[in-house]
Amino acid sequence: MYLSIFVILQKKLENTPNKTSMSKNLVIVESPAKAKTIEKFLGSDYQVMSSFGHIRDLAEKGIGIDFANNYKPEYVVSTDKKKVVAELKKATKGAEVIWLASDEDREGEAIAWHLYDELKLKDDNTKRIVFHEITKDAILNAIQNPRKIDLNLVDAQQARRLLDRIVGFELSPVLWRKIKPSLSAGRVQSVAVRLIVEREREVNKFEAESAYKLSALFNTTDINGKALVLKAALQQRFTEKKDALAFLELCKKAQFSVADIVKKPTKKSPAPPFTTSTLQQEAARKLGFSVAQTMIVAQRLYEAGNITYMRTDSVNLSSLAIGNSKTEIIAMAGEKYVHTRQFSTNTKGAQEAHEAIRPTYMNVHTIEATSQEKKLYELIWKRTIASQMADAELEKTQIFISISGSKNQFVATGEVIVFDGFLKVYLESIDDEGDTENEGLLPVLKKNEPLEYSEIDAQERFTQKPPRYSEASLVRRLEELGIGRPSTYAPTISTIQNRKYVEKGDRPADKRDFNFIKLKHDKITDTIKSENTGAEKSKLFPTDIGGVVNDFLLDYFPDILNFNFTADVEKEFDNIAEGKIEWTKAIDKFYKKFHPIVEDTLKNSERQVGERILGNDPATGRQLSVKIGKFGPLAQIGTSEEEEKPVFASLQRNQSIESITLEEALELFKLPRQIGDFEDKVMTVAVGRFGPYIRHDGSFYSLPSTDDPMQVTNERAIEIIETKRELEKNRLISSLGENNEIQVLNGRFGPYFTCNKINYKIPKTVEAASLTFEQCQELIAAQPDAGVKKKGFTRKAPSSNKTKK
DNA sequence: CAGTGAGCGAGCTTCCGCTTGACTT
Repeated sequence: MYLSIFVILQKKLENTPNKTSMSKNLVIVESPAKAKTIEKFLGSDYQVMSSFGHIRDLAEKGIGIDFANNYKPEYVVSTDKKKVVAELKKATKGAEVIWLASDEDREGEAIAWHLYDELKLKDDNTKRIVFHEITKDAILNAIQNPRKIDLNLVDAQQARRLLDRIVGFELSPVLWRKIKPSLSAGRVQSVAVRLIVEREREVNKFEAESAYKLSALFNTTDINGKALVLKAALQQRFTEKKDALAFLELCKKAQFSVADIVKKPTKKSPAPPFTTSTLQQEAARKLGFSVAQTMIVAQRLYEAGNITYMRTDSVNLSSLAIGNSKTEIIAMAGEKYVHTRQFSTNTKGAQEAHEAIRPTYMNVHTIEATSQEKKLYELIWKRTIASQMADAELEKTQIFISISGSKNQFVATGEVIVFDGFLKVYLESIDDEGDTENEGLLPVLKKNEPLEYSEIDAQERFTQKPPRYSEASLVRRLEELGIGRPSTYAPTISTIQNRKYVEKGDRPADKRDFNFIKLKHDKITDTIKSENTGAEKSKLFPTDIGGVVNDFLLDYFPDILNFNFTADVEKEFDNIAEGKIEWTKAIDKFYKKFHPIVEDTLKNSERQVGERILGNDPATGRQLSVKIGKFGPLAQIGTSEEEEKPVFASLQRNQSIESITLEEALELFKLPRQIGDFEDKVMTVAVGRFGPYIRHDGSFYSLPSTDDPMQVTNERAIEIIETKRELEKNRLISSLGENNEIQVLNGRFGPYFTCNKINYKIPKTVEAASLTFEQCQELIAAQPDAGVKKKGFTRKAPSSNKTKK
């Protein structure tokens, strides 16, 4: 028996303190991991518990606001917080002093106030404290300097909360009525969708322009007399081919010489330590993580005590962290590599309740964990260390090469690192790297030295279309606009995908021809080459629904969709926080303007289907149009007004009502298509809900994505049918148990077994064919989670208890 | 799994921002 059962040791983050006697002091923080750390600093007189974030929120049923009663909010303890609140309440009974230690920002202040209110705390023994770093000094210092709850700041949070509720819960029903049920709109998500829709249209509208780029290779020698090729580019580009040709003609007879050599020292400085958003971007670029994946891995690192809190907008490091970084850098590279810095945040609306994301202990360079955790940890370690290291010093050299008979010059550029500084450890990646060239060392040359070309070419280059957003670059853009918070970037991206406004996907490269003209040995050759260009991987594309919802909202609610809306209301929230205006007045001002537009839109706007008329069907002369139907985008020949019923066809997955052409739409009506007989039964190709398929004798056979349903031949269809039959035949490996209750099968991801309709994994170390009934039983016992749907990084699922069957 | 393209129509859907789990047949 080689089976070993892995027991997953789950980290217990529960709230019940392991003390028998009540402590005199009760400290409440937001996060259980934080509570654990702080408890160690404070000694036995203090019991530290966690609120697990907000404990109450506006009622979920209805809008949760009493409009008739000066916007009185109806707060309800969230179902998943009932237990936490009960435990906290019990703990407050025995405590002499209650310390509310939630974060020092708008949301944290509100958490403190909700606790105060819900736990019915008393003014005389409740103290509000804050600290920015989890160190003994910072915490003891906080205890020495308690204050009262800042009610103005709480009011600013209430205004934020109600505004979001009003916008979300009044706009969404408009969409249900005018477009489709279950859709949603909100201050953050709708702007995110807008960014993606507008970028897609820019891409579709984009027309590449070309110009001729000239580059030359010159024969030179290095210091030791060894042959070395010098690569240089012409400063000017030619838009016309004839000009490029004329220039090469001129080069044939020209004399080249070194006109000037310019050396310039330059510097590179390290990037600041990670915030949530920059961590998401770098993990995507360097490790290929999705935004949600980064957050899940970071959460585990945080819970294990490896890193500081992972939801932060601050680039600030504690003095302790800076000091420890310095020690590490000296040990690793020496004193001259140290350059400590305190970075400051310039992000709009940043609240800086935490430190930057950094390793808890700078002397831990790497950790033993899963490979993902290890990689992310090392990334964080390097970025933090590098941020406290010296600038890199570079020397940039440009060699200008004159051409007799022309005012133009070739320029060779080289860059050498004089002192590597922080580059020893870390270099930030950039998105969408263009053509980088002429790096590295240049030969030693003298001014006026003649040069001889070995070849010169003129290559047609095209301007690049704007890049589509990736998850991470969308987060960066939202952060720039001050929209959303570190805790919501990942959920927002999930929401707009769950609503089917946006899809993550790939696009293959297009093949493009370009002119390539070469001058060598005084001979000019003119050829056409081709390149692959514009491939996209894991980018965000708007769906038709996304486009229609966006256009509708933009039409009727331009203020909400405005990129500055959040920034503007934030100013208002700041005024509330400073006590300059009452929060209900601010909400009233907004509501009085907003609500009538909602009413008006409900009454006066048309139902939105995104209809586009493409032209007429040449066969019948009837109108051909595309629109969004109940089951997604469709093409339709004829209209419902005509006596003859319209004919419908669904659009393919990669087609969109915005860009489909008349010709492409006409193709759709050629399916279903009979392609011949097999075993005396007819074979039909069609496209269904799950993509293209072949139907034969009552069975369905999916078409691989490499096959075009319009092109599939009789022979190819038979091949597809036979491959599937073969697979089916080999699917069953063995049947186990007296009544065959367990079946070992070959699946898409390798062998697995199924029992009572639940599928179970088979460890890689076990030969599937030799599995016994008993072994399977053990595996079932070891996989209690099998069959349970894995939860992604999404917003709370619609409360399923209410609609219990 | 793979047709559909409509309104006798119940009752439902939805926001953003804090934080981590998960009652048992």
